[in-house]
Amino acid sequence: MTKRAIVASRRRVGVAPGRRRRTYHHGNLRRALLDAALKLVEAVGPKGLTLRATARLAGVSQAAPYRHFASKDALLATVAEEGFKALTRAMREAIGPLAGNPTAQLQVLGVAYVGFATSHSSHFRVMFEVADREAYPSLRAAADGALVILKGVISDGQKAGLVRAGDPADVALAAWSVAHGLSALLVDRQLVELGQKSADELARGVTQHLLTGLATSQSADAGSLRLC
Amino acid sequence: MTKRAIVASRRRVGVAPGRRRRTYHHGNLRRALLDAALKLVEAVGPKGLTLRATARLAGVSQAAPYRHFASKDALLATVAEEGFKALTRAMREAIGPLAGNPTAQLQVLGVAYVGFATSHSSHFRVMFEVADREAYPSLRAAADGALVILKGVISDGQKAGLVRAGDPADVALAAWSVAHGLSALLVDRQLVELGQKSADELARGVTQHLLTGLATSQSADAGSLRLC
DNA sequence: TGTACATCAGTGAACGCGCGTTCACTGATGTAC
DNA sequence: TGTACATCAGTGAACGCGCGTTCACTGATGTAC
Repeated sequence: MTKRAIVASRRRVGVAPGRRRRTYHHGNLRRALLDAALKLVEAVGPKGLTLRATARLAGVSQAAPYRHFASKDALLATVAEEGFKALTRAMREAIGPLAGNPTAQLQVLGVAYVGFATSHSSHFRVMFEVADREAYPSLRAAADGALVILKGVISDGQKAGLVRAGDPADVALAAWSVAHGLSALLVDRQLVELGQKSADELARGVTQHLLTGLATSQSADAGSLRLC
Repeated sequence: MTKRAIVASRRRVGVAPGRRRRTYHHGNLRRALLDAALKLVEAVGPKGLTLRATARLAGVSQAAPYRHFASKDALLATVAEEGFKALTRAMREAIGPLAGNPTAQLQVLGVAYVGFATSHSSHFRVMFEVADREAYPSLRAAADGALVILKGVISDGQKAGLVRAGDPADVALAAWSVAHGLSALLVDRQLVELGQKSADELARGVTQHLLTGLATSQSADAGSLRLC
């Protein structure tokens, strides 16, 4: 292939028209691929995502991603890991202002979880669809981060006598189930008939019901109801 | 191709060895394809399922399924529909013996839901992954069936003063979220660390927490705790 | 400051593969007479 | 009861396609001297 032909072909393939790269190197292709993957999941779902389409959307050749990710699975695992880190951050930020009030913290955690799921639905869907989490230790660690926060708040609540006693893991499972269930139903669009309410309102209502169940009689009338 | 060659080739392709069909016609290929699809989902997940593999597992040629299903999606929609019908049946059977006791009914509904999800995980996964439910009206109807039962029990509970007042749909959403969340977490194997408990135990514990939240003070001490 | 050169981050082409679906066909079945 | 024939439910081959991944390559970058 002549030099002329190569240049012409590059022009043909191009990047997004009008945004042709000025340099041969991309600059931050790793980041661009992750973003492209998220956009694709949004458009066609996790099972419709292909590595070739991701490269295409990022404006590079189909082989380019292999400079940054060992395989398609590795790309997805990275997306999932970033998702868990963002979720953990969101949860941490939600409970920050409420230090010392575990009951309120528990509710905002639920709301934060559902909020993350609906506003980052591509992340959320990938997070729970990575085939083999054990193959990616840093993903595994990131996923644990969120659970650690939840368990901490619950055990704080128990120490303060505001949350039912019992294995924190059991109580955490109940809390996690509500938040995860509502999130999954919303993200999978199973709830079209409840359309008029915002995800936030739904989350507040649903977690409220659970919280009342988790509260001790001491806190039931005071703490848990304050937020609504 | 000569007749001899055709016969030889058919013998080569065969059905499962030793189980070669006696007749040219299968008998109940539709059923066999649905069962094969479930087995495949069990083995490789919904996104790994292919129509060709389904046909292979059922022992017929790759074109045969088209005598019974218009497309791969139609096959999956039928699997999902059967799943929703089985779930509805399980829910109906669970609440039957407890007629007149809506609080207990609410709990067994949650346990039945989680039980269905874990013991029919292939069905469950397909049920919530069919791309366009609206394209299959009978699937849509089957999916509504389960929700109708749940709403009925809730409104019974409200009439009897045993469940918090409010839009039954809101309360149903809370109940559905817990059951669905726990189911999704179990089916996606997010709960390896809680391994020693059975799905049943988990379901009872988790729904119990929610129920206490949904109960009125009238029922809180009596009805809802009786089952555990 | 200039330059040789190692390394990095892309490229286009190719590999082999399995997929969903369609087609013309044929063996099996059941029904009207 | 026997038979002609329409219909049903399979078959094997083929179509076109896009996929994940590998390869030898080359332009760009940065660093040692």
